[in-house]
Amino acid sequence: MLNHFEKIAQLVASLDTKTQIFLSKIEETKSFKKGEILLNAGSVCRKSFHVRKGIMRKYHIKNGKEITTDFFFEDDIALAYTSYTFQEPSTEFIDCLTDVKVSITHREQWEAAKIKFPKLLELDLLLTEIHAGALEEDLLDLRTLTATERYEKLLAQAPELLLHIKLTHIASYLNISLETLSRIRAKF
Amino acid sequence: MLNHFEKIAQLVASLDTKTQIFLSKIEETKSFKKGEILLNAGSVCRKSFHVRKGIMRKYHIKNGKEITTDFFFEDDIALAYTSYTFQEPSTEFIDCLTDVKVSITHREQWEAAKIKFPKLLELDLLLTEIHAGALEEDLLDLRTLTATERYEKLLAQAPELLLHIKLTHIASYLNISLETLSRIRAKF
DNA sequence: CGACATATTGAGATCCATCAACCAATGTGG
DNA sequence: CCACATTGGTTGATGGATCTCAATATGTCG
Repeated sequence: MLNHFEKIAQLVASLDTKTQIFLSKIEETKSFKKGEILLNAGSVCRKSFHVRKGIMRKYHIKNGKEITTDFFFEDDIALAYTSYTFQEPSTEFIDCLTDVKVSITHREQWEAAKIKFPKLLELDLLLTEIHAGALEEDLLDLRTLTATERYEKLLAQAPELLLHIKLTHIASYLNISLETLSRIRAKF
Repeated sequence: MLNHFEKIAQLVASLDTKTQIFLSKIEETKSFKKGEILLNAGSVCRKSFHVRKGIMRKYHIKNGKEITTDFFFEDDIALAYTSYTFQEPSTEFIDCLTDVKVSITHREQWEAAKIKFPKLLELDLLLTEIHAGALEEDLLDLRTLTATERYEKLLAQAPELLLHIKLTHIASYLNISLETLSRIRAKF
């Protein structure tokens, strides 16, 4: 059984040269400074950001408080899923936690590419399936695990994340207050 | 802007007759009694159940306790998403809350149909996108709403659900204990 | 009418958020 | 290069939302 990463790699590898060239032509590489906001709540997410270097973050603001919903590292694709897919105003922000370099592809062009190269439709489906699978897991975790267990799971599955991201963001990602997270960590 | 239901309807309507006939040929209609389990945790979900009549439910069992993750009414398609998509052993059960009539399509045949009729690939993508969108919303609700607010939202968005499903299941769906839900309802 | 499933109500315990004070590290302007 | 502001994290005290356990009530159906 292939894991998800391998499945994507396999599908990407199976794209013919024409497709790959086309894709590289419609993307544009840009750099941003730490702290810059690449998507604001209220505006429609019309681009995907393929992270080449650095770390980005996606978050809501609810009652003046930030709720981090995702981190994006090298090779991840950052976008506000619902807004991008249904072209609705985003309820989320995307910003840079470090200086970043990203390859930007406009949704229109990606949609056009999908029609021209049907293999990309399969890729799109696969990526969406994996996204949905991850969401289901997150949802179950939130329903069944305690704050401590959620932290332990993150620690086990993505220890590198804890090295690069400040506790404030990790706490909000885990749906725990900063103080509680600090106490959880204190007891190792 | 079309809502999700309209988008699906539109896409389905755009399928040509051949495709529709093919689809109807690979599905098989069956009836089940209230209480029957159509998918057990541990087995791989190889079929989708298009509900024609009745109500079905999807749930986990965690520490001996049921956690309801979805209800399926007329016209809904019931399946254990992750298991179905990645053909892994399911962590979820699907059972019948009433006597039901369902149209069953085997995943293999659906996959074959997608290859034969590329329009179905688009339909599959659309359904997956909508599923992912719903999961993102659920996740945010769970993170930001109180028990009372989650109940109120359900009441506003799916009042009919409350008429047909017992509180025990609704409580577990909302991630609230039965007792707390009962108290929430007591204060109208 | 019993008998079993389902829902309500009460009392206490628990997890975790909030508020506030404090600390450590880093940066900055004079 | 010092004084102090800023940022990020820790620690303590308290309270609230919600769970758990247990008793009681209200079905519902053979």
